[in-house]
Amino acid sequence: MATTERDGNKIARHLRDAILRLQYRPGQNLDEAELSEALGVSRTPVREAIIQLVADGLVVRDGRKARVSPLDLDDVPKLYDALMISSRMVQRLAAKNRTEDDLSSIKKMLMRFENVTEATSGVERSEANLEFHFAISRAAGNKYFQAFYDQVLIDTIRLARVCFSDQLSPDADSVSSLSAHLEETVRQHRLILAAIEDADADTADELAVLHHKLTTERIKKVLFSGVFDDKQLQLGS
Amino acid sequence: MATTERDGNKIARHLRDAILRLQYRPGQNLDEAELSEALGVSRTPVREAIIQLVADGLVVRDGRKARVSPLDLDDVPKLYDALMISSRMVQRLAAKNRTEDDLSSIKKMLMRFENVTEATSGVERSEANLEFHFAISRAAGNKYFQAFYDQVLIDTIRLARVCFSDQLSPDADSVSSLSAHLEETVRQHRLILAAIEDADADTADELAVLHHKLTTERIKKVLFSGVFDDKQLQLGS
DNA sequence: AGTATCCATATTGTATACTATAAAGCAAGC
DNA sequence: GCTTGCTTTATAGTATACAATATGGATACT
Repeated sequence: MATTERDGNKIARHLRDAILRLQYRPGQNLDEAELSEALGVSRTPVREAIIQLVADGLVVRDGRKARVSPLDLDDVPKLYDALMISSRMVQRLAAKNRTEDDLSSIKKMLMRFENVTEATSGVERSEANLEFHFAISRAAGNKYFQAFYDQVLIDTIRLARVCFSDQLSPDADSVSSLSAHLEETVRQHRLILAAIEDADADTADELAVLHHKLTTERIKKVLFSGVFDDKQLQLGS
Repeated sequence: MATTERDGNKIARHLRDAILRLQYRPGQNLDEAELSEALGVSRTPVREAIIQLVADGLVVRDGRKARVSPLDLDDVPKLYDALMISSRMVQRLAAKNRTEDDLSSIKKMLMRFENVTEATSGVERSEANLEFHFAISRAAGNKYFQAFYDQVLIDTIRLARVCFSDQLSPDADSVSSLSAHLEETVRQHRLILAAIEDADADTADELAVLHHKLTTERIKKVLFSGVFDDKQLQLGS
């Protein structure tokens, strides 16, 4: 898991980041020799990094070859099912089990997210967002739920990035909708932190449902916002 | 995960099995050179296998060294929390999503378990039991829940084996209690299969709760069955 | 005598050379 | 002309040699 082993080795971390940032696109073939040359190391550490990433689910083996794991459209509903359950469980547990250290870690990540909200790239924003939720995941204090949730979070972010990177040049409309979205995200993050701080598991649970809804609605909006609206064209008559 | 990648490489599978069978005890140091000699290969594949197992959670890194991951007593309640949730979710999903292939796979594993119920070693029995639940896990058709559940199942089995291997020579009483336990296990397995076959998610869910109870009660019985009972000794008077 | 530092050694991490295997292309036969 | 099998080539898998680092023991100094 991304957070279980706070990197371990440099090269695996680099590859993981590159994959999460879509610098290596889903489905792309990973050539060991090529990577080792690009990163200035021999094939051995590259191989070992790839093995780790396979276990993390970011890379799949396809015969002998290794490819960045594709985001299968069939898996999207399954991902959101898993997000719903895992986020509810983790936020519930976090409310019950969080230590003072956990709280300060969550607060720190919340502030970091708020600070990068304006004027930074989408990648930085989603990275900070991810760290906020990772912090909550750790606070749950249960490695099984943590591994589950972290995996789901990672794929959620990857999916989101694929969706948003495909809207080539965001128009004024989507920019304004983005700022509304970010405002609501920040608001919910604060409520989640408060619930966890108050050890209010039921509220933390309910907020997970709301946050899930926010996430999925946002994705839906992007996926179904074609350039044609209903009125502009009349086909076939 | 154990089931995600139907082994991948021989050496990792061997190590995984050995760890699950407690041939390598939790906490034991894993020396690369020693293992490579024992298995008749060079260090490279051994290293790669170890990396996989670290990702699977069966091995932990401790500085540079690799050790079979210890079963921390603090984690036991967390494990059973995770088992409760994951088994309920997976059996629910399996009832909804199972294909005909899934059903026949589950049936096959159920029969295999029933066939090894008598007259075989505990290791074989728990292996067959594990495969039955893995089959259900696959039937759920959601890789996130599957990975979650598989991980929990693996640690459940490891924990059970540690507990049962520590009762040196089972007496007549625990043998008869074992056969009663196995009978109930078989009965519940049949009911679970039936619920999944009938696409009855609610029943599958309830049966998961019952099965969880059966598992934890069994462990409790072993852990708290000291050789002294209440009446035999009177201390301090 | 106890502690600290340094050196020796054991073990992991990395590089490279070599081997095996799978995929692609070409040729031959059907 | 298409299919099938063989050969070639590229790439993954393995072995081994080498480098770096951590650990334990011994010696010297306080």
